[in-house]
Parts: sequence; structure tokens; C-alpha cells
Amino acid sequence: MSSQIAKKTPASSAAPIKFIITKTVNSKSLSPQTSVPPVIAGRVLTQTSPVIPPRTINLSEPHNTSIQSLPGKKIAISPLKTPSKNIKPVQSVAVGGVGGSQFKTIIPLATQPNVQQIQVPGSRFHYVRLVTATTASSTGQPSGPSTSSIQTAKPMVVSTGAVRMSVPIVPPQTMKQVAPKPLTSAAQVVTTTQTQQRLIMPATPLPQIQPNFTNLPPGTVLAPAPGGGNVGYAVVPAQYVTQLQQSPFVTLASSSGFPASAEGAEANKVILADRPTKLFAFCLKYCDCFANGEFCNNCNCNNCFNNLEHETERLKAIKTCLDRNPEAFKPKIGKGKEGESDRRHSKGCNCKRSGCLKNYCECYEAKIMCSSICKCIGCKNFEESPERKTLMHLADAAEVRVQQQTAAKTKLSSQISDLLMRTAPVISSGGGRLPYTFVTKEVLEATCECLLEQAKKAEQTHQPQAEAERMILEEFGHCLMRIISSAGKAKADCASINC
DNA sequence: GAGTTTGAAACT
DNA sequence: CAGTTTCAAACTC
Repeated sequence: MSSQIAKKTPASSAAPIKFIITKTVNSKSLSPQTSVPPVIAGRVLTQTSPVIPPRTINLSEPHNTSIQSLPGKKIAISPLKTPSKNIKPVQSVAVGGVGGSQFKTIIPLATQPNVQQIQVPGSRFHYVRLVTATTASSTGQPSGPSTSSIQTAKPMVVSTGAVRMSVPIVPPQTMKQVAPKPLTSAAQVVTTTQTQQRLIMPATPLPQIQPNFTNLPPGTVLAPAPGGGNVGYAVVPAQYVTQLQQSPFVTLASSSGFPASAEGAEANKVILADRPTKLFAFCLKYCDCFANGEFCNNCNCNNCFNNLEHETERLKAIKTCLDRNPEAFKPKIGKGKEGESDRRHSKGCNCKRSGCLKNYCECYEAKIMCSSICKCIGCKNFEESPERKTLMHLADAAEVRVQQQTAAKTKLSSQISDLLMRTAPVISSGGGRLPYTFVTKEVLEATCECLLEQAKKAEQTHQPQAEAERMILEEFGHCLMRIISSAGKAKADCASINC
């Protein structure tokens, strides 16, 4: 049986399309030796660059699955066989990214559907996670620890190029249990009681996005892929996958005693009202990571929803955001009109008190002038502004000062290490600790006199400050060497007397 | 580090 | 669309 995949070649490296296709495996028709892994279970794609016509590749595949390239901006992949009663209507969701809105077509899997899109607005990659659900009983997998799941679950990767995963992970050296997030609130929807686990996806490292292990659901296990290399797997509890299919607020609402039918924002309010402390934005409103189209990663946020655990909410928030402002995930600093400077704020700032000369101002922060579209009051961030010029000069001067200080520090530390290198043989020759009693008051006074003498000498010869410092330090080094040398000798004498 | 200021975004 | 609220970052002390 063969399956056809009409695959669009990425128009450029700037916008690669990534397939992430895996399934839990109890299939006997696996042929790992083949250069192209044979199993394709997925059917969700996004794409934005209709420049190059689709390319068709043939893969031997026991399941009759096809991925069809559709004209325009959609690609739909649907099974040829295995019809199912559970087929749901095609779901097209317009979601945004930096490059503009995109359409996603979701055709549920014929079997137990576990299709997840991981939308990363602003990311160069489109992530799709496809998991063919196989129950524990049908696979014969024990409902045990995740380690056993890894041994039995064999992920299949279909890709002619690099394959990324929605949870980019670094190649794990050993199988690693990810520490579950502490259960700090009623909003925690994932429990740790799950035993059955599902393989989500193989992965190669994604340099642009660092892994956020803390955002993986409790019980997630990371493991290296067979064959090693920069490939790994993330195994998450089955319930996690299932829950992602459900209404995002059911668990929350039920746990807080509120109706489960609440819609997006309303549900948020319900949850917020249930909290005794300050309101939370769930990182889906005011969070910079979210605004940049990124997942929160190593943030200090509380009850963060801007992560893989809350994809549904996140997608909903993205949609809401785009409904309100279709440009929301586009860069704020773009090209100006013809004749204007190359870069300008897409919306313009709205500053009132900062004079647009502080980092509160988005234009100033981006190091660009305010433009005609800015609605700022008392703007001083324009080309001829004397305040701006003064500020620039001050900034330049400060930068020069910092550079000078850095250079001086570097020079000084190299001189110190140079001195230490010179004194090292003396210290090592004696070995062991030297008797501190040699640093007597007299020795200290003598040392200070030597240093002062050097300072005077430098002053008399009108040496620059740096040179004077060097001379003094060098003298200090000599003094130290003499002290250490004397101490070493005395120690040796003492030892010979004792013998 | 705590408190204040600021302006973007959300909300009404 | 304007006013208000909320928030997190920038800033000050």
C-alpha cells in the first residue's frame, strides 16, 4: 500500500514547513531500515508561501493515508481508507503569525483523533503534532511507567529535511523524568496519576526556541530516539493529549464550582473571581512572550497559560487578539512610507509624559524617531530635537566611558595575572603554606614605602595614571615576591633544623 | 529590592 | 472613540 504526500517545498529557508508526524506503534509493518520511515498518520498542515508548486513523494505505508495539496493557502490531508463515524467537519481556523494570517485546515483523524496544532505566531516554523491514539489494551502496552512506553512506542518521522517538534528538546543524554510543575492552583488541569503515556513526536533540536521543560505536563518523559543523534522524544500522559481536545474550561470550571459552559473570556473571569489574590493575565494578554508570538520560557509568570499545556486557550487568545487587531503579531517596527526613514513604528507611540526620550516610548526604545503617525504629546524624539541630541551625546559619552573602563579592567587583570605568573615558581618551590608571621608591621610599612616611592616616581616623571598604576602594581608584585621568597627560605631552614 | 512612573493593551 | 483599568517594564531611590 502506498500513500502519497503532496508536499510543498519550502519557498526559502526563512519559512520552512515542518512535519511532525508520529504514532504509537503496534504496527508490524514497520521497516526502520528504510531511509524514509514508512508511517504517516498525520493530516494537518499549514503553509503560507504559495510560490513553489507542490512536490509529490511516494512512501510505502501500510495505512492508506493521503496528504493533498490544495490550491491557495491550504493543504488538507485526509485518509483514503479507514472511514470513521467520528469524522468531524473540517475545521478551518484563521490564525495569525508574523507573516500575516494563515489558514489552518484540520481534518480529524479517522481513528481516535489526537491532532494538535501548535501555533507559534512569529515563529518561522509551523508545528503540527499528530498522534494516532492507540489504547493501552490494543497495543498491549502495560499501564506502567513511561519508560516502558518508550521501548514499545516507535515514532515514525516523515520528512525529507529536518524535523522539528512542538516541544523542542535538546538531545537527552539519558532518559529523564521531568519534574512536574507544582500544583499551585485550581487551574492545574493535568494530574500525575496517569500511567498510560503516549509518544508525541520525535525531534531534532530547534535552536531558535529553547526547550521549556517546566511547561511540559507532569509525568512527561524525555528520551533519546533510537539511533541517537540530535533526536529525542517527549512522552506525555495520555490524559494530557485527551484533555487538549476538550473544552479548556471544563476542568477549571468544575474544579471551581462554576458552570463548564462558560466561553473564553467569561470563563477567564470565572477563574479570576475564584482567586483571592491579584488578577492573573495567564500570559495571554499583557505578556511580552505572547505578544511576540512565543511560548513563555523560563519566565517568572504565575499560572501561565502561554504554553503547550494550554494550547486551546492560547489559540483562543490568539484569535481574540487578532480579531481585535489583525496586526497584533506583526512586528511593531516596520518600514515607513516611501520617502520616510526606513524604520518606523507601525502604530506610532502615544507618549504623554516621557517626551519620547525614555524607554517607555516604543519608538525611542527601538532607537527610531517618532513619525507623523505618533500621537505623542511633547515629543522630543525627532531629528532636530536639541534634547535628543544632548541625550545621544551623553549616551555616546557613557558608552565610551564604559569601553575605557572595560579596557582598563582587562589591562589591569592581565597585569595581575602576569605578576602572579612570575611569583608562582617561588610559591611552588617552597610548597605548603607560608608562615604569615613574616607579614609583620615592619614588612607592611616597608612595602607601603616602596609603593609610595613608585607613586612619587611616576608623579615626578609625569606618567599617565594608567602607567602610574602599573608601576605601583609592579612594585607591589616585587615586594610580594621578596616576602614570599624570604618566608620560603625561613620555612626551609626551619624544616632542616627540625630534622 | 521596593516603590513609583509610564504607556500599551484591554476593557467599558 | 474616549475614558478607565490592568499590567509589566522602566525607572528612581
